[in-house]
Amino acid sequence: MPQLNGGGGDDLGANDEMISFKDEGEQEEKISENVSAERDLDDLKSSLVNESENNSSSSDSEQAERRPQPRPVLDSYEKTRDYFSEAFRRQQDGGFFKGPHYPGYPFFMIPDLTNPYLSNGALSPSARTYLQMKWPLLDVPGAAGLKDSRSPTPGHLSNKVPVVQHAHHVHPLTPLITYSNEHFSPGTPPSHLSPEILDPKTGIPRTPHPSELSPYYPLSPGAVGQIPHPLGWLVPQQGQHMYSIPPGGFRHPYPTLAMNASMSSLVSSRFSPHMMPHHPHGMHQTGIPHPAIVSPAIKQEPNTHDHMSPSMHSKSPGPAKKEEDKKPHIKKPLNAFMLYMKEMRAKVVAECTLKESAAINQILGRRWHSLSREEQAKYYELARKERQLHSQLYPGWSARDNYGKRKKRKRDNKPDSTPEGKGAASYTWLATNSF
DNA sequence: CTCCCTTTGAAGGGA
DNA sequence: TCCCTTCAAAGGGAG
Repeated sequence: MPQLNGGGGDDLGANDEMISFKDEGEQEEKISENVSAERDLDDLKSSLVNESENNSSSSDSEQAERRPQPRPVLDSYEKTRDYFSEAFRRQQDGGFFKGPHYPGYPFFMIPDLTNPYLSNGALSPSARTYLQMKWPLLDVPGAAGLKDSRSPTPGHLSNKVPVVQHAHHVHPLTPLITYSNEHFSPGTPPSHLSPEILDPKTGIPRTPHPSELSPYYPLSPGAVGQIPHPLGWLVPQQGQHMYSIPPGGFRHPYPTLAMNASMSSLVSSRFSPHMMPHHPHGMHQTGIPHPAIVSPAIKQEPNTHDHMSPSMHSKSPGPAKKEEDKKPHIKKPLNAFMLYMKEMRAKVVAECTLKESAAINQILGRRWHSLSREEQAKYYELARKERQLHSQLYPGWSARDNYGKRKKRKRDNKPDSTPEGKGAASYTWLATNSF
């Protein structure tokens, strides 16, 4: 990842990400120059898929801010800072995501009709393959000519199915609420921008189910407990924790920390029951574990193989194994995209009627790229704070600690990879055979 | 039951 | 410094 310390400092700690983001946009522009006629059809079709994915929308001004032109980094950072400061201010006012104060924070998006980046509808080849398999009626064209995962599209797809968004409101799902204390206040998307969700199977627009409504709405803490929470390690809804919580109860794994104000704010909203006297869910008051901690006994990671380090995986019973059992598994902090996925997954699932995470993640990946800088910056900031908090909670922890604790995964996206891998063939066959 | 798939980003290690 | 690998989440699919 290109490093460009362009003066952003570590205010957001996302310089590099932003840079990479910009590069992608430039790449898009380049590719868009080679747009072929056949791609019109391709895009038209893929736009159908997008309609089901892109629930979205945004104001014209917001659209204008979308990635077409790399903007000064500082500019976006300042805007982002404004977001956070505003979010924090409103949070202090006692409001949780109060109103649509942030038109620039639409998590619902439609393809930008003028922007080569957003307009492309960009289905990655594998996504096309998979989506085509999943939704044959969409007739997702092949990825011919697509080198980039985001195929360019002429910015004239005004023939897209009109995206009509219902005015919707508070969604029970309020992801990232765990970060609400000082992070962002997403605001409510303009009411006229509610997407008319396209049934991915039939291609027929359908009225959004209540569960498909935007999760980015004000939500009082008391309401949190009533609904599932995608980011809800804080919300003890069945299995919905940012990190797994031992079912048998909660230990108090946190070392005593000296935290600055910002950290304590974050921690108070997430980790410290002592600082959270009003937890609405009757969470065990004696200790909420850091979500990154997973008891080995109930570790959700399949761990039956001997990929663990010798110290962590001993076949001979004994003190070593006991130690291992006692040693909590500290997970990696989530990165920006993971946070985004956690937040958006439920919505995408609802819209697409898909549940396969592989497919959902492909969609989310595309949406991630379609986010504006400001929108992504929020997640980068969250991730940065997450890492910061993580490092404070576990000073000695290293990502290396978790190496080998998970089944080794082959990571070859090589085009010549044989379609041996079960679903791999399904996901990538077309992509690998299209060029 | 276990692993794979898929996504992006962070981090570690080797060259 | 660059490149590669692993892991983080998620849940259906497949063996």
